[in-house]
Amino acid sequence: MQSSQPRRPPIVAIVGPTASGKTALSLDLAERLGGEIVNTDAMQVYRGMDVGTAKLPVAERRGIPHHLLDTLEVRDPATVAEFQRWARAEIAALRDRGRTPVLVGGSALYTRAILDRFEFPGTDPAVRARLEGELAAVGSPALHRRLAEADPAAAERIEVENGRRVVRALEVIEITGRPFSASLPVLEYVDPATVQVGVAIDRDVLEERIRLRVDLMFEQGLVAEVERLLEHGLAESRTAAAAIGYRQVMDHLAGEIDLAEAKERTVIATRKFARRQMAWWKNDPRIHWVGYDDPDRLESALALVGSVSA
RNA sequence: GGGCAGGUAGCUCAGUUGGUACGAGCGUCCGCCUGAAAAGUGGAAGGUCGGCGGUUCGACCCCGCCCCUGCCCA
Repeated sequence: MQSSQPRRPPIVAIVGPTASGKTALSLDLAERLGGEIVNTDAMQVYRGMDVGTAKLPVAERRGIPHHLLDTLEVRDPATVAEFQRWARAEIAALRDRGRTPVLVGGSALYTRAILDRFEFPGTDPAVRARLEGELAAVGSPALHRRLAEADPAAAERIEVENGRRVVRALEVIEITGRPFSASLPVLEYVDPATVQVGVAIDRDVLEERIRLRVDLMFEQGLVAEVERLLEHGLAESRTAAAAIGYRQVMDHLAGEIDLAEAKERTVIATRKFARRQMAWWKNDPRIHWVGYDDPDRLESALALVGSVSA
């Protein structure tokens, strides 16, 4: 399948909840399109976080290059804005070489930030630190009241108890001198030659697969992986330490819960995560859904890609 | 066989000197989401208060019997 005309390849993104089978489809697509994989998962960027993030082992990558995996150490903080820059640069580089970027990952915000017209207003560590200190000292409602004066519209849309968002809104207002847009940007691709393929799966099937996957992770040594990462500062990290599975295992290693409980909580947390993911995709009418077990899903996806690149 | 403690939302547990269960956390369902996003956060639905009988104008709360669970004694 070689296209003779040197046209710029489209951008392909596979979305869908954890454990729905995105990975397999992405490999098939990359093979057929002459593409390479670009990770869009917020936790798979961490080196050493492998079994708990269901990172595809190198041996199973069919020789297809994978990008944006293992780019951070566990103690490094991760941010959407930074990831957006990396991913866009990677995508541009691939397309310049005539390779089709196939994005795969479960982080909805990351994917949107990459694909859509989506700009982050910047940040200031000092301001942020100060506001977070205030949040801890005064509480979210107090800061929210301040936000209501500075930016009524933002305060209107941000919940009083959501300290995280209140702080960020105040930070943006302070460093830019402008109001904080508390709502998501309109759905608009940066490049029209973009296709999103969603893997659809029934809720009950998904829950069963999640349970099996979590069981497998523990069998494959998730606990040992966490112990190893703790030596590299996992506990001190703000982002990596919050990863599902890792958090629960750390609680177990700290003696707070037994192993069975850690596993059960991991299953529950993963299930909730899947629901939150679906809430994002559901609101994006541009996604073309294919059934997780549809034998024609690859052909369907290829047809979709063909329709935008043609 | 006897004694003690307990049986209240799917789970763990609050609660009322008898007057319509104010329940809470977790889970579940629905939603929000611009630099922590596998994060953060809002809302909703769930209970004939173990069973039967009695006392009472009225019982989940009082009395009796029974069933179940845990602990102790024999």
